[in-house]
Order: sequence, then structure tokens, then C-alpha cells
Amino acid sequence: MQAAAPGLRERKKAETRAALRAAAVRLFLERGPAAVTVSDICEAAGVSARTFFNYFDAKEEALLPWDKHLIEEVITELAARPAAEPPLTAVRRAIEQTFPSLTASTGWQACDRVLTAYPELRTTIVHGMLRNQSRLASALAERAGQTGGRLYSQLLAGAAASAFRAAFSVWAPETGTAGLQALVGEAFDRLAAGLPPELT
Amino acid sequence: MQAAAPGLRERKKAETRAALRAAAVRLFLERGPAAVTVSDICEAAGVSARTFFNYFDAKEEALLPWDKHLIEEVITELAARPAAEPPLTAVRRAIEQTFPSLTASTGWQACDRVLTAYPELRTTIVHGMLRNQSRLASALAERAGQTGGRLYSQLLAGAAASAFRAAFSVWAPETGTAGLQALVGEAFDRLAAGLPPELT
DNA sequence: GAGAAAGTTTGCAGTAATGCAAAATTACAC
DNA sequence: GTGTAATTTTGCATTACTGCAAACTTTCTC
Repeated sequence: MQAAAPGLRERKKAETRAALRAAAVRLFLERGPAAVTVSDICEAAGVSARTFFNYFDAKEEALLPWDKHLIEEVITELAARPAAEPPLTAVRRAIEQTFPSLTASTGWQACDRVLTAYPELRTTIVHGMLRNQSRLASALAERAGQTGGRLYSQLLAGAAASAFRAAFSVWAPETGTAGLQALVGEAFDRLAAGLPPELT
Repeated sequence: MQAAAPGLRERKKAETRAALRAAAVRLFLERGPAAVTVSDICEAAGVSARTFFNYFDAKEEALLPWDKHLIEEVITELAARPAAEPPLTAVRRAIEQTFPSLTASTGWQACDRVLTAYPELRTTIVHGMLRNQSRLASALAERAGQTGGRLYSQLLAGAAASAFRAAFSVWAPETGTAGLQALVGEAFDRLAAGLPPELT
């Protein structure tokens, strides 16, 4: 039942990624993110500076224990939702389904320490999430066919991404991924209710 | 009733901004945005390269006939909305109130031509709008006091920004600012309805 | 008007990020 | 194993963008 032997190539990539992340976290904690350059991280991880950007889109992303394939997972889950399901519900469930993968990641504790020490990182990281949104919008447009048109797809993707971003923005990392999931759930509840001031 | 004489300083700033914008639009059309550097634009406009970033946050922003003070206008309008108004409605009205300023801007025709010729610019520009979102979130948080908490403020700001971004993404510039406003209205309608697949 | 105060432009130096093509590494076929 | 195809790493060149401090311009005060 376990995945096929990953092979040397995949293993090395995982090691490089882990080394980069470990170096980034350590240096961020030591000197603060602003005083750490990408070159510093790469030197500590033993790879060239150019390689960093084969793994991460931005300096700050090296902090997070999730990576790009998570958005693909969301999109896969989305495709697996029943066609009759209302779009907002489908996105919500797709995101919820990927939380186990999120929880399985190691490195939350380190992430917690850095985010607590340097709250401004949160903003930067949240900004980076916008790249994923267009992937999601395309997937939604495809799924929905003509339902609601392109405006609706874009809006839905934006709203879903906003739900996640808002949750991440106010999340106390020490509550763990379960805490994050609860916030995401609340955000989607509010969206589904039409953003009233109070949830009834 | 007219505004006080702007003074030399303000007038020069306006001229510089206009020169930069004109140069950017012209060069974008001639060679495509990717083949135009900020230095090119500045050379054509007769200012130093460093000055460009006193006026715009990013290369592509020089294209748009609106500027940063528009978001301030939205925030001012927001502050002027009655406190009893539901937050989503208040943001919507605040945005709608600033459309006259948007429509008053000159340069839409040029903007239209460039966006049509280089659709990928739209994505870039939409990304840039994220900077405004945090300003809006703070304003909402302040206005709402404790209503709904920080998650609600962030989500509302994200949703409102998504409404505008989605509208801009699908907007056909030849329909003018009125066309954009109609799309923004539809997006807010959908948000208020809880993002159902069809507007009833 | 002269001089102080405030705001703007500019040069400089440095970092983030991306494209491209060559070199190195791993996987695969026989 | 050897050779070949596919990936990955790396170096190089370039551009976007930011902070800082000095020079310059406009505005304000008397």
C-alpha cells in the first residue's frame, strides 16, 4: 500500500527542499527575514543561488511546510466533487479534503516560531497565494462550464482564496492546523451566508 | 467653488505623472510591455529611473489612468457611510461612489488598446491591486469595531477586492467605465446572495 | 527678498526574481 | 555496462524594485 520506491532523483529533490527550508527557518530566526538573503540560505543548504527558485517562487515561501503540489491536490479534489454540488460548496469541500496533507507536514512548530517573531511575514506570504488563485479560477471555469460565466468563476476563485487568506491572516499557529481549518470553515460559512455582519 | 490653485509643485507632479504614463503607453504599444524597461520609459519622459517608483509601484501600473489616491477616496467614502449600514453594502456603495472619479480620468482609450493587444497585462495589474486590500481591511476593521472580529474584516476586504478584480478581469474596455461598474455591481450582487450558481 | 522648512528628484548600492543555455546528474533501453 | 534521453543544477546576464542620503526645488515665515 505504500508508494513505489521514489527513486534517487525524487529523494534528492526532497532532501534539497528540506535543506533549503531548514536553512531558511534557522536563519530567519537568527537574524530576522529581512537580514537573510537568498544566497545566505543557499550557501547554508549547499546549493547554488539559482536553484532556490527551482523550488520556491519567493524567499518567504521557503518557510511554509506546504508546497505547490497542494494547490494541485485541491484542484484534483475539486474535479472529483459531484457535478450537482453548488460551486461554493464544492470548493470548500475540496479545500477541506486537503487538510490531512497539510496536517501531515512536519515543520509547523518552526513555522509557528518564525511567524510569531516576525508577524510581517504573514502579509508577504498571503500575497504569494495569489498565484494559486488563477489556477483555481481556471479549474472552476472548466468545471462550471457556462454556469454564471467568467465573472462568476473569477469571483468564486477570489472569494475562496480570500477565505483561506483571511483565515491564515488571523490564525494563531499554536492552535495547529485544526485551528486553521476551523477558521477556514467559519470564513466559508460567512461567504455562503452573504457576508452578514453576524452569523446567526 | 473650484479647488484652490494647485501650486507649482502639484502641477509639476501631475505633469511628470502624465509624461510617464504617456511614454509607457506609447512604448507598450510599439514594442510590447515585456520589451520595454523602466529606464526606457523614464528616458522618454525625461526623468531619472529612480523617480518612476515615486509615482508607481510597478512598471505595469503606469498604464492605468487611476492612481493610489483612489483607494483613499474609497476609504473616505466608507467612513462616510452610515454606521447602521451592513458592512458589505457600505463597501459596495463606497466603491460605487468613486466611479465618477474613475470615469473622469482621461486615458481609457489608450488603456483599452494596450489591454486588448496584450491581455496578459491584466493579470499583472490585478495582482498589483492586492496592495490596496490591506488598507481596506484596516479601514473595515476600524469601522466595524468588534463586529465579526478580525476574520470578518479580512474576509470582507478580500471579498470586496475580489469583486473588483473579477470585474476588471472580464471587463471589455470598450464598454467604458460604465461597463466596468455594471460588472462590479453584478459581482457584489452575487456576494450578497452567498455566491449561488445562478442569480435568481 | 533672505533664510528656514518641507517636499521632490536623483544617484548609488544592493536584493529578488526570471530567462536562457551549458554542464552535470539520473533514468532508461538494449 | 554503454549510450541515449530526460531532468536538474548551475552560471550568466538582465530587470524590477527598495532604502538611503545628498542635491535640488518649491513653499513658508518674517
